[in-house]
Amino acid sequence: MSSTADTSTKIMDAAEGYIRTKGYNAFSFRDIAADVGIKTASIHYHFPSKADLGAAVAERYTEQFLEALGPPDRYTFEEQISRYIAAFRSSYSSGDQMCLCGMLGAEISSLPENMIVVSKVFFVKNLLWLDQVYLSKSDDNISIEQARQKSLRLLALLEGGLIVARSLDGMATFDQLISQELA
Amino acid sequence: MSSTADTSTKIMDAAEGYIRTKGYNAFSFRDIAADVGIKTASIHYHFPSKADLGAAVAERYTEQFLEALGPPDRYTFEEQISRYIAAFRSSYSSGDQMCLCGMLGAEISSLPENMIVVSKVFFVKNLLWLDQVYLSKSDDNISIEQARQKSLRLLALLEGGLIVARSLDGMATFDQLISQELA
DNA sequence: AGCAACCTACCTATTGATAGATTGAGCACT
DNA sequence: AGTGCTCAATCTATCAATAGGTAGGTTGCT
Repeated sequence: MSSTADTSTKIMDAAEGYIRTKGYNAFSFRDIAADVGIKTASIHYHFPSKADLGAAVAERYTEQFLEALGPPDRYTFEEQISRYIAAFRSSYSSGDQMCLCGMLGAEISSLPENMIVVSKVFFVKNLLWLDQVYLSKSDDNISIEQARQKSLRLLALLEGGLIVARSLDGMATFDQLISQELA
Repeated sequence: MSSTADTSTKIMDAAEGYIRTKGYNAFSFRDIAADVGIKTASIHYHFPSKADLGAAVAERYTEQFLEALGPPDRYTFEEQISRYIAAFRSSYSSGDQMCLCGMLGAEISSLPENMIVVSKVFFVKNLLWLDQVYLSKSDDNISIEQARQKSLRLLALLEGGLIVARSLDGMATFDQLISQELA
C-alpha cells in the first residue's frame, strides 16, 4: 500500500470532517495539515487547489453514500426506507455532522464552480435512488411524479432534520423527527 | 430620522443578505462596506465585532419572522400552516436565499458563542408557535408530544426544502415539495 | 538515475480589528 | 447673533494574523 494513497485519504478524511461540521468556508489548509501531520504545501501536491480538494471529497462522499445504499431493489420497500434514514442518522451520530452535500447545498452560492456541479450530483442520484424505491412499492401504483414528490420530501426532511437537530437537542430531536417515517 | 439608524439598518440588511446566500463565513466587512457605501471602520462603530453584527442580524430576523406570523390563534389551522409555509417560500423567492437561521444552523459549529445562542432561539420560538397551531386544530385531540413531532417535521421539511431547492431547479422543486402540505 | 512525496521558505491578498483625526449638527453661554 | 463645546458618525491609515498558493530543494525508494 502506497503512502501516497494513505496521505490523500487522510487529507480527504480531515477535509470531509471539517466541511461536515463547520462548512467549506470555515477550514484552512493549515487545519488539514495539522490533523494529518504534514505541511500545507504537501496538500497542494495531492490536490492542486482547495476547490479540487472539496470536489474530490464531495465525489467520494457521493460514491460511498450510494455504495452503502446498494441497488434500490435489494430489500423490501420498508427496509430500504429505513436503511436510507439510518444512513442520515449515522451521519449525525458520528459527531454532530451534517450530510456533506447538505452543508454544501446551504453554502452553494459561495462555492467554486466545480464543487457546485459535484454537490448537485449527490442530490440527483439520491432522488433517482429514492424514486426507484417508491415506485417499487407494489401495493399502490403511483406515478413517477408522485414518487419524485415523496423522494423530495424525505430528502428534505432528513437534510433539514440534521440542521434542526444540531441546533436543538441532537439525536433525540432527530429520532423524534423520523419516528413517523419508520412506523 | 437619524442617519445612524439608517446606516445600522443598511449594514444589517447587507449582512443578512450575505449570510442567507453565502453563509456567515463567506462575507467580509469589506463586502458590507462596499454595499452600504462606507468604510470598514465605520461598521465597527455600529457593531463592535463581526459576531455582534451576526447576532444582531439573527435577533432581528427572528423578531421580524415571528412578527410576520402573528399570534398562533389568529387564523384557522389550515391558514396558519399555509402562511407558515409561505413565509419560507418567500424567503427563497427573494433571490435564492436560505432561511437565515437555517444557514446558521448548518454552520453552527463554526459560529461564535453568542450567535449560537441566538440562532437556537429562532428554532425554539418557531417550534412553540407551530405547537400552538397544531394543538389548536380542534377536530383531533393530539398530545403535546404529537404536536411537537409535527412541528419538528414541518420545520425540518422547509429548512431542508430550501437547501434541496437551491441545489436543483429552485422554486419549482420547492413547490413540488410543499404541495402535499397545502392540500 | 529517476521519480514520487514531502519539505522549507516565501509571496501576495485578505481578514477582522484598532488608533486617532476629521466632520458637522446641536446646544449653551455671552 | 456669534463663539465655542460636545458628541455622534465617519474617515484615514495601519496592524498582526491568516488565507491559498508557488518555487525550488531534500529525501528515500526502485
